[in-house]
Amino acid sequence: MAHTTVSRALNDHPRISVETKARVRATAANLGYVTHAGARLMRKGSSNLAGLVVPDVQNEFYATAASIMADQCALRGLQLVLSISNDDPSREEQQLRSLREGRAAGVLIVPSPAPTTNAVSLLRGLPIVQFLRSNPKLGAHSVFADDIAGIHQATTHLVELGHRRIAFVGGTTNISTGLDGLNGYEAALRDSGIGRETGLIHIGPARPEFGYGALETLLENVPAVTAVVVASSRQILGLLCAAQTRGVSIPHDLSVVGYGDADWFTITRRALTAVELPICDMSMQAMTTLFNLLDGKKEQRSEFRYQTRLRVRASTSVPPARRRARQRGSE
Amino acid sequence: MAHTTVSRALNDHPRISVETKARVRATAANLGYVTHAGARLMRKGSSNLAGLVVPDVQNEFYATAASIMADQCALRGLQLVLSISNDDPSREEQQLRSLREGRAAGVLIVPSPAPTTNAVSLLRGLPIVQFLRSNPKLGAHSVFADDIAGIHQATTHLVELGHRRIAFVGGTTNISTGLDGLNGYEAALRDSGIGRETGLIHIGPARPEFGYGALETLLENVPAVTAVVVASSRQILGLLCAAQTRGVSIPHDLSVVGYGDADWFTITRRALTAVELPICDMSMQAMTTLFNLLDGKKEQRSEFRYQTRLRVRASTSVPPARRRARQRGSE
DNA sequence: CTGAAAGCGCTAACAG
DNA sequence: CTGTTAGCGCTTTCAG
Repeated sequence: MAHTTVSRALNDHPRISVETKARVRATAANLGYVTHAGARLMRKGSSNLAGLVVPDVQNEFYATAASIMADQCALRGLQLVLSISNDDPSREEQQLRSLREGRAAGVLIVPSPAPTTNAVSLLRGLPIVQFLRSNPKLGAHSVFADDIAGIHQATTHLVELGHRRIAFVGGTTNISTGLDGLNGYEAALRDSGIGRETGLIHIGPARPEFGYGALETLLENVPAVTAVVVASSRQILGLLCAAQTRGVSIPHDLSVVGYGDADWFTITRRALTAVELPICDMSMQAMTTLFNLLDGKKEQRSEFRYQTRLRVRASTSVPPARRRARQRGSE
Repeated sequence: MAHTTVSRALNDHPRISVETKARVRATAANLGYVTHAGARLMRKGSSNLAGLVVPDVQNEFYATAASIMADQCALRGLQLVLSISNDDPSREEQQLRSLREGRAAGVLIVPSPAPTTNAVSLLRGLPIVQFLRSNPKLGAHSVFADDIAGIHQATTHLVELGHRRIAFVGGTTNISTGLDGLNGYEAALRDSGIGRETGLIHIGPARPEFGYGALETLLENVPAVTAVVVASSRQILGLLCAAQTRGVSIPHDLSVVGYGDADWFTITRRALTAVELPICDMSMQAMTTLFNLLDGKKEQRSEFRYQTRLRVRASTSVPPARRRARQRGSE
């Protein structure tokens, strides 16, 4: 039997007899034969790989998205290759190169702060959807949340409770989400006629350690602070630890609003008031956009901006000063 | 210039002049040339891919491990391909097949409960390290925690506090960790001379929803229960939500011990008493074992079992009955 | 230091 | 329904 026949049998070619197929398959299984992806790729020119590049799988946000996306890919017969960039541009470039080398069909990416020029050109001509963060250099299609409005919402919530000295802890501003968050915060203060004050803004990497340090610095430099907006679920984890260590009672001494909705938000000491993102919808939309790109369908829209929703739980309340005033008032 | 020269230049072949290399590289970059991984693989016969197959990236345990492993691979010039099996044997088989098709250099796997026979044969002859769970059919090398001892520790801690009606919530017993956990729990009760009681054991998928339901059922069927050992960090999340919803106060009404150490364990309403696993060490060891296998070094040991450590925090205390007795005693 | 030629394993086009 | 042939893009001899 010619190797061609074998190939056809294995690929379920219509013009191969059922019994030949059966025989070939049995033998293949017996021999432990496995198709050579390299050879197939070389022949076909394109693969069924889709790449997903995220900064950090420990962030529940990306983990959830990855989970959903992997399921969707599986449904479509694509193999999702998950890469962790650590927000390191050179690693990101490396991952993208390797995706291109493997002739990936398309890429979903949460871009790092400053993609290398190589990374940019690597992406050229490839179906690509940016997720959560977006960088115009990388391509037109993106799915993200309205972070400006989201953080604005969070900040305004605190203002309405009576807070005037509201701190902001968030990601670096060379990432779109970081910048948008900061802008949303500043806009909200401006809209409420609250003047700027130094020492209230802490910008750094989306890691628990940074959140921890941020609260410590804050308490030291601006002890009068009564509330804080934390734009990253990783940072808030550290910040809450710090609060616990320092004996800062939430929301009694300090109101806290989070961003995103890690599933542990509800079972913290005081369930966290947070701005929720429709992560499920967003992930699905990202996949739909990518699939449409793969199918060559013209997307009418190239940007999908999702609105967030403030979920008030137990980590926010009126500030201490006002609370005292109220108590006096009620006496 | 011949394509051979180009290839050599790109691969930094020693017998190519420096200037030719420079020229070739410049042109390649200009043209946006990317090596064809398929062709290279076909020629070389082996790739620099390493596979990591985990059930669920939303589990912080696997997420942390994946993070560490990806870093280690990057250091060694390997590309880690992360696959999510969802504990679904057919998906697992699919992932393994695709890894073999890509001629992956080796595989790290948290095996599903019941790997298919195909999956087993797919793995034959491939350097493979089992992580956390282990199944003798899949291979000899494994890195895991002493789950029996770990859960034994957790259970004994509760017994020592005076609990007698201790429930167990854990993963299914067709997975080694699930079975070991249950065994550890039962052994601890036996060792303490505590008789078995029906309705205390809840076995199911490692998902928050299962933990949520487990507590509800438990409270309904065995209202006298005073403590619970939860063997999965995903399940405990749901269980804590249920406790909150049902107004069960921890540890006043119910003592809870967790397993693993998700980083949010310390900031729950009452910081969780939990059995910690040396996940960092374990991940590193798994990589070392895999690398040794890749280097053809004979491993002296093929199983690495790590000891756990009970970290007592605030979610456990003496049971209500005893507490009343003490209070009476001190009056 | 550079070039020519062969072949990795597969699939698609073209015969039979 | 099955076989023959060619060529995908690369690396590796072997010759210059």
